Amino acid sequence: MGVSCSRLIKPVSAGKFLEKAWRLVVVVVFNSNLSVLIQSQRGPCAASQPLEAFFLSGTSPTFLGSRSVMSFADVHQANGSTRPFLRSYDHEDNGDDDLDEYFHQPEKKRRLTVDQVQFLEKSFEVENKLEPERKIQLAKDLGLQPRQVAIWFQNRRARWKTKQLEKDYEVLESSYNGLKADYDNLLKEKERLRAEVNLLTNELLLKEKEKGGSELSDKDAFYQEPPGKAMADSASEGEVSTVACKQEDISSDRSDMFDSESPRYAGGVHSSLLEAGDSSYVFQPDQSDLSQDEEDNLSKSLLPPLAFPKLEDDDYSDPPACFEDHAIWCWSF
DNA sequence: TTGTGTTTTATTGCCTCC
DNA sequence: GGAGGCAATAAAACACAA
Repeated sequence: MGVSCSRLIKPVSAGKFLEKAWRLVVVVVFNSNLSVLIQSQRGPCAASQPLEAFFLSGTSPTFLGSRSVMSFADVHQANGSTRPFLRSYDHEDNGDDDLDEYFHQPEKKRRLTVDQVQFLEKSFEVENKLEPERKIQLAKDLGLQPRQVAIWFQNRRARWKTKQLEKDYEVLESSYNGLKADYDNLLKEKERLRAEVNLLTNELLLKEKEKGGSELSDKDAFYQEPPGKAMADSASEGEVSTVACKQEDISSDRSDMFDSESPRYAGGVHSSLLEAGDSSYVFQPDQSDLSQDEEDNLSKSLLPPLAFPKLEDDDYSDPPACFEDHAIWCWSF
């Protein structure tokens, strides 16, 4: 077992010459009454392996082949032959320079047999890291180079990691889908409740109108009016204290105040706008109800600017800073 | 048979640890 | 500094449809 078979064997893809060379090899093998042995040594996975696998010695520095290869070597020795088969073939008995060149090509990679892979898989299940002693032992048991065992474990860890990532992704994806479904349901519920509030608000307003608009109290009137106009009117009439009181109410319940669908303002603000879900008009004075002079007066009055920024749904929780200023200003009266 | 995509084996270069 | 692990990659082996 002196000569490294990995140095002797040339890749099959080398061309037609290889085919010729391998035909020679096969002929010699058959002539050596080993054909039956070879057939018996071929594992299920070795059917597609080149015949070179059967000529590898156990001392190959780069690749030792499958277990069957080792068995073959053992049997070969048991048959009384102490010389590696290929060595006697190409280097001593055959002086073909082409063959010599052929067998000095780098080793081709070969797949492990099913048995080898199963053995490695079981070992991997026990422990996916490889201690040096274990590596040596596995290599011995499988008839492989320790480096091959190490490489197999390394690649196996990489595959395991990839699979694990895929599993983690699936878990996260299903979790995300569940959360998204919950979120969508909550959105629908929110819309349903909002529509219900609108409906109830309209019914309430209708009932109040039926009672008679003249019977509306100042307070009701205030809530029926856009706050800007209500405050402007009140201010112009010298009812500052009332405004301040209303403003106190406003500031104490500002989350409701900023809800465009709040029952308080649904009747005072353009209902069409509310229905359209546009909350930007909530605190804007109803310009259509003001003459040009009134508008001028309004702009020149002591009232702060009433052009509140447009509010989005997400803004309901916190009032804009200008509103805070406005509330403070009201209290300063 | 051949082209193509996937899997497996092996290499290389970098990094970490002792 | 050497050993070992890992990511990226090459390349052979394999599977399979056309």
